[in-house]
Amino acid sequence: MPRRTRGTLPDGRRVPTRTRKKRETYHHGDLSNALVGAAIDIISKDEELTLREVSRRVGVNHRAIYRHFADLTALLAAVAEQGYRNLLVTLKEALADLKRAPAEKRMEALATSYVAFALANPAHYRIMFGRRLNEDGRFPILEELVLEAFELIDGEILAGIESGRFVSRPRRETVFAFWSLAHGFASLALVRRIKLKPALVDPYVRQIVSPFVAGLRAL
Amino acid sequence: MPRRTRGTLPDGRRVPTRTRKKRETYHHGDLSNALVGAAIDIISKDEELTLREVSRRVGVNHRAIYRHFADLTALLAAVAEQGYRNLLVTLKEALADLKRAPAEKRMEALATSYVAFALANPAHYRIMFGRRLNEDGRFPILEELVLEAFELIDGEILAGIESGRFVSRPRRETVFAFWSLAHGFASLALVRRIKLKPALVDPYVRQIVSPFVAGLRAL
DNA sequence: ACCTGAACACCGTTCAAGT
DNA sequence: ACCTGAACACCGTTCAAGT
Repeated sequence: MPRRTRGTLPDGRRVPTRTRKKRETYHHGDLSNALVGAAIDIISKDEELTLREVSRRVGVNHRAIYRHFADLTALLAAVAEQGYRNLLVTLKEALADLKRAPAEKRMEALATSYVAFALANPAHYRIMFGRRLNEDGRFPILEELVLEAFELIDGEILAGIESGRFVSRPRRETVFAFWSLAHGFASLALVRRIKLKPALVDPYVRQIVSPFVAGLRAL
Repeated sequence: MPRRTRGTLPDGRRVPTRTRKKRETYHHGDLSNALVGAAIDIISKDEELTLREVSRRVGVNHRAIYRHFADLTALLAAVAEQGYRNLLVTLKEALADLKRAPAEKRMEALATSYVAFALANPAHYRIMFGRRLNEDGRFPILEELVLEAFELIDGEILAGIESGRFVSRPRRETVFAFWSLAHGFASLALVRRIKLKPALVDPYVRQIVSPFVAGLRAL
């Protein structure tokens, strides 16, 4: 059997989808976003993220990616960037649901929503925190977004101190302690060092966070 | 210039090391350990760990590895196993230096030595905690060693409760909280989300752990 | 029994063209 | 300007032999 001409069905008709997709991409000039979207789609299905697979999904030659991303790391950085934005939205929503709640409750909500995000987006979370993508300083946006998350946590701790619920402590260390706790729990759960029944994640996280929050109150 | 025959120096003499190494391996039948050792050597220099590079270092054909390890994951599991053993030794030594110290000090020592181990062996630590190597249950030894570490921490917390220094709490959750804190801090430091001056790591870790330990004391 | 060589199906990336 | 095809230097893994 002779090899089919590219883009042709066995009966001779043209393959429609690929070509149309490609056209669209050219048209709205949104190949960059399409590539990031395809990449996130791939990892959300826990499939292997490669440049070649991304290009296949979008329907372009794998070399076309280099027009928009210098290399694989640059694409991963764009994926991570989107992940940080999503995480920030998640955390802010969790806090918005708890207006006027005491500082302890708000810290708990930060922790539970943080862990829930990681468990709901395991591959995405791993790209965000697994490797150092900004090693050579090419993606300062990543640092900025991480800083924004840092400041979100810091703001809650400061509010707790100002309201008299938390004892004053070195803030930087306290933020990192909280973050270490949430990140450590999330990543241990992701590699199944901690085994969790999905329905019981939130109470478990609250139990985990409680000695820490108790420590913020204590002398 | 014609390509040299394999194993021959420019002046025609035979290359000694490779061949000798190979012979030795055959002799004491220790290829398996030699491979793991070479793998650890590679990652300790932060070079890329591949089956082919490991085989090159040991001086065998890359196919020879499959005689001892089913696949790359099996070799990584052996590397991780050695890592867990080293970590356990480190933690036990830290505790041995603190006989009769109060529970708070011993918890602090566990945390500082844990983080120090991760920072001193970054690539090794990443293999131990980065991916789920035992996904298909082929390497139960990994679970056993992790359990041993769990029980080490658990023993300290129990001792703290029995000595009256810590308030009684659900132990499993408390162990995982402590572990999350240490692991989270270590891995955030490894990806440089937390930036540390090497000399100040221990005091920093103690600051991080202190609200948690305070919480173990508090009601 | 143990090791090897050639081959396969993938990668990311580079070079040199095509339109 | 933007996309492509062929090629390169790597992988891990499989197959079929070699001693």
